[in-house]
Amino acid sequence: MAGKYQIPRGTFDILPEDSYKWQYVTNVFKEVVRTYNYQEIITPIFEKSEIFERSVGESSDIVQKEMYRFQDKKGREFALRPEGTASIVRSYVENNLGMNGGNTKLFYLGPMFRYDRPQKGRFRQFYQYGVENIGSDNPFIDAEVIAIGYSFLKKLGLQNFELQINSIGCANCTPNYDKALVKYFTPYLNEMCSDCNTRINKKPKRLLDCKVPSCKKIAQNAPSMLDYLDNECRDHFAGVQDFLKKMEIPFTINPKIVRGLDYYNKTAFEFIDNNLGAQNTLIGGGRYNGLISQFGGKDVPGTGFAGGFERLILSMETEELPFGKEQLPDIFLVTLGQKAFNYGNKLLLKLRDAGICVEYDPDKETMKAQMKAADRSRSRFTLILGEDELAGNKIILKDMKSGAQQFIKLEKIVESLKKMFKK
RNA sequence: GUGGGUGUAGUUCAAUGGUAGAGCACUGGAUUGUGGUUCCAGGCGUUGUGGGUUCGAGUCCCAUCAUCCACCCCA
Repeated sequence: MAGKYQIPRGTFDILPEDSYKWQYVTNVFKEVVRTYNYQEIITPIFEKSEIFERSVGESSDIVQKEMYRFQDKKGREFALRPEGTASIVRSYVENNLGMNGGNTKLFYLGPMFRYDRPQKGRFRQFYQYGVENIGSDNPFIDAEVIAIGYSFLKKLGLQNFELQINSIGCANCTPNYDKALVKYFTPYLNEMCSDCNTRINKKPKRLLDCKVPSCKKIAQNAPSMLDYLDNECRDHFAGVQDFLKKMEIPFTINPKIVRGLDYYNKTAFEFIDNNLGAQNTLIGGGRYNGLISQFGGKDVPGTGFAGGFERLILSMETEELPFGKEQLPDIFLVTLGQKAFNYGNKLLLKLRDAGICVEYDPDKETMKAQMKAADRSRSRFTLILGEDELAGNKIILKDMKSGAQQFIKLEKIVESLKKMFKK
């Protein structure tokens, strides 16, 4: 079983028995995003390392210990993308995507890479879908981006998820809040974990997120970011909530949501599925107003989200949701004898050209073996062509469910099957 | 990076330190050209890998790799 040649740790093959699920989910995502008039953008899966260092944040865990870094032959520093937004902002600036006026509305799909310890819902290569809306600071856009995520999850049939939103402020209001947090936590430091102790001076907000029970208890009564927002951020957050209410999208405010990527400000949100285990964030996103200018573009605001397909599919499986229709063959062709086999070759091509999915197994010779194969293929019908039929210029069409069979004239078979399957 | 569980046939799992087995799946057969049900037949697999203890290791010990769950982090 576990032989010499093994797939890299934390990666997985998507086998035929599962790949249709991935196809279904990506198709639904594309459909939903189309209704919001978002266009696809496809960027490379590796970039200069500094693209991620600058955007995601030098001190973030993603950059510090989770990036797949490598040098090319000329010693240039690259990294496999750990997330999608950085590349898109880079491309936005590099290609002047904002030149047409209005908002730039983009979506993307593809693999991301993080050197993490694998776990339920967490992999080293994982597949994300996401959207970015660049060009507006209007809280309506925050709400609309959230609405895309909501529409998507709903369209898949998911029920057990919850939307949590927060405002994490901006460069103007966070310093005051950080100061208040330091002041609040300092007296408790000897009761808190070592991580919290080291983080208090770098990113005091992270103490809110700590899951160590004793820390959690202390964090419960910590001052809330929402009380430290400046007027602009407060109004903006109120606006987002107002639009969400108008759109009738249910949400709860969770002041403890902290995005791990440095570029976020103002709105932060997560769609969470509590039945998922420890990795329960289905979609995470928020606003990133300073990011575009950081890449040398104009000071244009942006907002977006990303989600992982693995968790999405896990969620759907636990809710026992369907992944579209199964793809089964329309026809299994059975031939008996050399002449029928010869004719069958011609027929196969004709039927397939007509858009009909036909299965055939040239390694099975007896009627029995071919019928067995037909049964296993789960095709709806079987065509049986033997010497007798060929001589009579006809073919047998058998309904595999009812067992009923009928003769059809050979020259009419393609046409009548075409009609039958509406192709 | 840390902790705990697991690793035996394609798969799901057995095997008080003493010859490695079963269900399912798979292939063939049960007289002429019809599948699903039933019956019969067909399995030597470096017991993940490398060491060690022992007369003897799938079983005990160590290491390593992989996997699962959690911490952490996040999608």
